[in-house]
Amino acid sequence: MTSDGLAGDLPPGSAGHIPEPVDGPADPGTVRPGGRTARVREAVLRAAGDALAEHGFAGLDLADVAQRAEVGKTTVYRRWGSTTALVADLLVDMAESSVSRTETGSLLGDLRANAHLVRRTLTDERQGALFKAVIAAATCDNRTSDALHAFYATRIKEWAPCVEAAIARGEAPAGTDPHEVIRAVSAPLYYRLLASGDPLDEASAEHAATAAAAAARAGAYVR
Amino acid sequence: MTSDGLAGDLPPGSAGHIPEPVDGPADPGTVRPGGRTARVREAVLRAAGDALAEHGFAGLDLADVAQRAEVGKTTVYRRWGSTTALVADLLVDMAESSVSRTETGSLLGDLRANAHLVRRTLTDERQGALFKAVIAAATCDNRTSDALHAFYATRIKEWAPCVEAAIARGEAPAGTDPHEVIRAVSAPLYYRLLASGDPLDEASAEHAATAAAAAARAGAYVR
DNA sequence: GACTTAATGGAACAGGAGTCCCGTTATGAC
DNA sequence: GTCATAACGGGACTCCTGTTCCATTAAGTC
Repeated sequence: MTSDGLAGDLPPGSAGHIPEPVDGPADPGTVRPGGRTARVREAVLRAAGDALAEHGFAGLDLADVAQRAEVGKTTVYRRWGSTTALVADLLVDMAESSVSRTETGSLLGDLRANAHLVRRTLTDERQGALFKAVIAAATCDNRTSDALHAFYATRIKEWAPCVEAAIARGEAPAGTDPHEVIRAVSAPLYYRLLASGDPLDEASAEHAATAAAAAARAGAYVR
Repeated sequence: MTSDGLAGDLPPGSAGHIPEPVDGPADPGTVRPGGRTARVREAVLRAAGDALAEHGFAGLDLADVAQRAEVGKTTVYRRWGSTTALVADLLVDMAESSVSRTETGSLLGDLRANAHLVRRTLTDERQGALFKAVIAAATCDNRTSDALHAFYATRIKEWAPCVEAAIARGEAPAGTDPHEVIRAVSAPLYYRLLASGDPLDEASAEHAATAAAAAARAGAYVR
C-alpha cells in the first residue's frame, strides 16, 4: 500500500515550510525552487487534482500522476514520496487560493451566501470529488490532516467577520463564537456529502443558513 | 492499487443480498452460509475493523486482515475481492447492531442525549478511527457509499421519533422534517472529526444539540 | 452415517508499485 | 558567460499485492 500513514517520511516541503538548517542534504526543491522546479510542482499538483477527482484517493497512483504531469516518475517519488504527502502539498496550494466573500448587510444574507457557495463547490463535479478525496486522504495521515485543518481554518477565518459584524449590529448576542457559526453553516452540507448521502440541493443550503442564523440569534453559540 | 472504485467487481454479498438465480455459479458464501462460512465472516469483519482502526483505510491490506482473522488469504480475496467491498460488508454488519435511544421528555433533552452519544462514539479511540476509515472508504467506491448511506439512514430513522414527539407536544412547528433535525445534531460533530479538526469536547456536543433545538423551534427545518 | 460439492487454505505464480543508480539538464551565484 | 551542483529522467531491479491451481475440509441433504 502507498503509505502507512504514520511512518516518518518527511514531506519535502515545497511551500511555506522553510526547514531549519539541518546538517544532512536539504529536501529536494528547497534550494533551487525557481524555474523548472516550480513548473514541475505546478504540473504535478494539477495532475494530482485531476487524478483525485477522477479516481478518488484509493485510486491515486503516483506513477499515473507523473505521466499526466509529463514528469519523471522518480521525481514525484523523490519530492513527495507518498500519496498522502502529495495531497498535503495540494492542500497547501489550495489554501493559498482565496475565495471572495460577499457582504449583504444581514447575518442571514451573509450566511446564505456562504451556504450556497459551499453547496456549489461541493456539487461541482470536479471540486466535489476532489474534496471527498482530500478528506479521505486526511483520515489516513497526520500531516495531511494538519494541512486540511489549516485549509479550513483559513476559510473559516475569512468568513468570521460577517458574524462579528452581526454581533455588533445586535443580531446575535455578545460572546457568540463567530467560527462556530460559520462551521455550523458548512457542517450539514459536508455531512450530506460524506456521511448521509442526502441530496445537496438548494433547499439544504437554505436550511443550513437559516438554521445557523436562528441558532446564533438564540444564543446557542455563546462560549 | 486495491480498487478503482468503479470496476464491476460484484461484492459477493454475504448478507442482505440475495442474488436472483443466475445461471453461472453463485457467489461464494451464499449456498452454505452456516457454520464455517459464518465463523470466517465474523472473524474477517472483526479483523477488518481492528485493522481499519489501527492503520486507516489507506493502510488496509487484505493479506493482513486474513492473517489477523487466522483465515487463508485466498478466502478473503475470493469472498470480498477488494478493500472497499470488505468495508461495505462491514457497514452492513454495523448497521445491524442497534443503539438504544433514551427518552427524556423534551426535544432539547433528547437531542442532547443524541449529541453526547455521537460525541462519545467519535472520540472513542477505536470507534472514531473506524468511522473515519469507513467514511474514507465510502468516498472511493459507489457500493461502499451506498452501504454507508444505508447505515446512517438506519441510525437517523431510529432517532426521528423524538422529533415527531416534540412536534406533537408543540415544541417545533408542524411540517418540521424530523430527519433534518437529527442530521443537524450529528453534522457539526462529523464536520469537526473529518474537516476542521476542532476538538470534539463536551461543549461542542452541547452547542450541536442546543443549536439544532433552537433552529427547529424557529422553524428552520420546515419543508 | 454416507455422500455431494461448497468453501477453505497452502503454494506457486504474475504483475505492478516503489526504489536505486547514474547520466543529463538547467538553476542560481559569480 | 562560466561554473558547481541541485533537480530531473530513464531504466533496471526488488518486493509485495493480488491471482491461479488444486488438495483438503466440512456444510447441507438424504
